[in-house]
Amino acid sequence: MARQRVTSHDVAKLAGVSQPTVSRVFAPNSRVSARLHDRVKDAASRLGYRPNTLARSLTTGRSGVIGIVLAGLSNPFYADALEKLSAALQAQGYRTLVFFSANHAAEVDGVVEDLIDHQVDGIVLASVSISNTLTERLKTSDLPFVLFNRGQIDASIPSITAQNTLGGRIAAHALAACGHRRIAHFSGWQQSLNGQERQAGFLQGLADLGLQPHSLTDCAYRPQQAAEAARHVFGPTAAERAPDAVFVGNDNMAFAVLDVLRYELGIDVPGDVSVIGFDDVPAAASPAYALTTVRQPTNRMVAATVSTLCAMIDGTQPLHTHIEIESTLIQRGSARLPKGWTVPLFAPLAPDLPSQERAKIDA
Amino acid sequence: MARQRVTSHDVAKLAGVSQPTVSRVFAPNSRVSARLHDRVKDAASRLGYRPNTLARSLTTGRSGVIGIVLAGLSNPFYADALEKLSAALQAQGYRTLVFFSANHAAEVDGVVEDLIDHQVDGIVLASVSISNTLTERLKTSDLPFVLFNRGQIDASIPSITAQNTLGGRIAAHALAACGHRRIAHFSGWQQSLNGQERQAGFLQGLADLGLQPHSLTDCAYRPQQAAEAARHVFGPTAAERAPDAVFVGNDNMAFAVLDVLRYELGIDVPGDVSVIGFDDVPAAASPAYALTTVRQPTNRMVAATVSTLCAMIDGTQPLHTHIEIESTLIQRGSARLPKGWTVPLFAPLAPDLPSQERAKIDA
DNA sequence: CCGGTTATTGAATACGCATTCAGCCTGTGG
DNA sequence: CCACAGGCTGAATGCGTATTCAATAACCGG
Repeated sequence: MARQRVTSHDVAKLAGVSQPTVSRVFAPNSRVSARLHDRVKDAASRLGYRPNTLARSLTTGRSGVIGIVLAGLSNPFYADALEKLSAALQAQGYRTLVFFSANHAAEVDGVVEDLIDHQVDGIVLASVSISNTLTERLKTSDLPFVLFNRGQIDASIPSITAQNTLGGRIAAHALAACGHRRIAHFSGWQQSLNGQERQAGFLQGLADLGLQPHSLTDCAYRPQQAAEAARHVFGPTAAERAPDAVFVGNDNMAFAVLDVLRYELGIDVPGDVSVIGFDDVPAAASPAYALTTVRQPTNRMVAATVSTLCAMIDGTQPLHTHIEIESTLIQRGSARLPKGWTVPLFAPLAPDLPSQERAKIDA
Repeated sequence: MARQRVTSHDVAKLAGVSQPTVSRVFAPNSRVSARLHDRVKDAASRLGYRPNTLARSLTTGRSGVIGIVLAGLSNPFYADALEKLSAALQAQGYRTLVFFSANHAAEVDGVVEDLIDHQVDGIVLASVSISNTLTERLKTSDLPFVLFNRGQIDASIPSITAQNTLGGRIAAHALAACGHRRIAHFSGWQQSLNGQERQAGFLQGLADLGLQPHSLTDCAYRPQQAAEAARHVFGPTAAERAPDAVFVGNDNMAFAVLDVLRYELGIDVPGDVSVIGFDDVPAAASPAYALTTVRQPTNRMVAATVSTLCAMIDGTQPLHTHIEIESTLIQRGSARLPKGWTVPLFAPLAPDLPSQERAKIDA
């Protein structure tokens, strides 16, 4: 391998200077006389020299790369988020090392260890399981990291999410405003705080209006499970007792539900049944789905994630450990909302459930 | 930064051995007595030692990371491909540094330089512009790289694609078999070989049957442009002269076309018009689209990419420089194919157009 | 024209690990 | 009991760059 043969020494020799001088020419905040600067630059370009990032990282202790770990890209929300995260980090001068990891705590732990071995300057954990031991390790290793779209009970862990609880509450009010009274919830993974909060908000919203949920089904963010739930709850055997509306834990599952409702069961949406999702993925805007949904503002979540992470890397303690970005309802065609209906102003929610309550849910 | 303080020296001191012994314990093919091995392992785990990948890479010259550069993830085909590529590379012991780069040659060049600076062991270029200078640089730098889903005239550059030409030809035959005679093509980017080949195959297929295309529109793989083309070609002003079928350069654009046809123009698909796409993205299987399309087998393309790249890294010259993975037609509901219709056996195509022809197209 | 700053520059060293090489120990056959 | 082969181990060194630190050169006002 004759690759990358030319080093700062070679350039130094050709330019008739010392190696540190070459190093300084390529470092941002170093003063070198204009004469030597030019000579070095000239020699460097003649030799095709480029600094070896690895060697630089070894001495500086900063690698300039951020690790991103996510469960997968089958949910377009994460494809979008990854692209935007990567772009935002690139704009800050960081490169991104991307790992995919199944939602098992053990595997995530291994991946994070691997990331640490690579001396990443920071980590973004996007919606994956995170074990307590890992949390501890991360906290004590003082390696900057932030949870993206993944809440955490421990308030000292920086995380960026949408207003999940509020979003669930909005969905409940919206479906009730359609005139529905038998409202089901195909929830996100109930082992994740996101899923818990959306469901809790949904129940809260129903309770605001003195309603009970028709049913709650944990679909674990898996479209297949959501489709199955739809067949079960709306299928012929359910008939009389079927709900007339459903709030689905995310858009990706909602698409599967719509497919089953419309094309397997012949149910008219929104004529017979209203459906509301969560995320506002690009496909939700397609007239083929026209999904009414609660938007997670990806851009703002990404911006908050990057700025939080950068602040941590720079040693600045982030002002807020947990940031919730505003959730809003996007009205489209899958829920028969009255013309001109708007989300009511809610009395502010208690910022947190009692901690024992939380601990119970978490366990 | 107290992070990653513990080095092999620390472990060596605690275990009462030399630093090289520690290094050997963590190297795969080194002989160390069982006694010292255990003592070192014990000391390492007590200190929480993990080898510094950067330092290791610096001495060995191999970083164990592969760079992947792609244009974006808005086309689910690439989201899927990225996830699978990353998984396959991870299985081979590689990590993935992911870059997004606009389809401008200059930006791609910069990104690749950046990748080289990071001492990546190989590069996967996924469907992005690649300048001639970059090609030369890559070839002379003897850094292993392969083009994924991106053909190249220069046969000495390893690339993995689907059978684009054949796929286009199949699409033409299929639409003709539906009884259509006024068949349009909303093509992929005609500056890319993929787009050129699909179109060339399409024209070839029509020519097989003595047909002429209704029209050819370069939509550059952008759904918005495809939607615009659909409005233009099928819109009210076109009326009489509108086509009765269209082959779209990829699924992502085909979805946009279907949306316009069905929901803007009220055209029945496949009743009035048949549509065939290319890729077989997951959403194509959704009944909301039920898109008949030419499948690019992502799994096989990924496998071929990874094995080619690994062979190059190991110094083995890959057997084939250009690999074309089989394309097949997936029949669904967007084209009214006769029951039981199957793709005819074609006389084998000339493997390549005459080189002048190619050069002309490329220019 | 000189003492004292300040701006540049080069020599030396460190970063953390892998590898070459020489020395050691053990074991074996003669 | 000796010579020798072979397996382990440690001292030394290198990977390519950044960062002290001391030395030199340039520069300023007095």
